[in-house]
Amino acid sequence: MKTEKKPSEMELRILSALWNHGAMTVREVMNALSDDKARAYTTILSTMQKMEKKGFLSHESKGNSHVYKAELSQKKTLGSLMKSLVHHVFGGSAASVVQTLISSELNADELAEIKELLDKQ
Amino acid sequence: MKTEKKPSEMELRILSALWNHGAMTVREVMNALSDDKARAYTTILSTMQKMEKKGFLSHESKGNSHVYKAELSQKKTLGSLMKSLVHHVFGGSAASVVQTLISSELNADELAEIKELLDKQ
DNA sequence: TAGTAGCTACTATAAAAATAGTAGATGAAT
DNA sequence: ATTCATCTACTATTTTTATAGTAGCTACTA
Repeated sequence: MKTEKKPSEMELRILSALWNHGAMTVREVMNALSDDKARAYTTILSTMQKMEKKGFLSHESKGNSHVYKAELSQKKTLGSLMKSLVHHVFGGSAASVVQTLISSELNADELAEIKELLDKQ
Repeated sequence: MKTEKKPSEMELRILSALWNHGAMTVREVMNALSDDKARAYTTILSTMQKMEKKGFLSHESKGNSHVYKAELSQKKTLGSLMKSLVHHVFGGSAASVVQTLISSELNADELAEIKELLDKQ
């Protein structure tokens, strides 16, 4: 069994972009990133190359560029992220994560959407 | 305005312990941490001393030991943590955070608790 | 065909995070 | 009073993260 290293913040962002848009080139990922700050193209490139070494990504060539895709499952990865967060940071209470979301993050639509989610359970 | 640095993973765990238990000594924090792995006493000590330099913690003496308390607001800190997570990792959707919680984390009681939370909104 | 734009590979470097040893102070206990 | 446990201060060290430059390839373009 592999050691199941967990992605860093930037790595998560990149994975997230790939999960949401599907396979992309480095340039596309760079543009897809919610840009809180400017980063050099080679910064993203290096990061993604390291991620590939860790097995987080894989690529195939298309023309002279590489198209990367995520090798980690979104569900599993975000699942363990949340699990760790709940346990180590939110005192074991998933409800308090939701509470935090409610008080810092939600508009009426989102609230309704979440209620629906829960009713389906 | 201060630069509002964000706590690292370990720092969040320590803050979380202090928020939940109130002010504690280094030893107490060390014992309070959900121990996924063993860490030397001085590891926690150094981390907390650095946190104090950053303004995350403060202490006062009690006997010959220091009692630390969190200087960051739990609500604000966890609020921005979740906000950043939602935006950068969950594609802007708080609902998908909840979805992830539901599918990876929740038992019936928690589910009920969350429903109640939402109904109160 | 010479130039340019865009891409990867390779190599650095700086900064932050995580970890922990050692020395020296203090107070309790024999 | 000497020993022992415990604490902080100070100092490293290692690892990881984030960042980006440079060189060299390829393909289009004037």
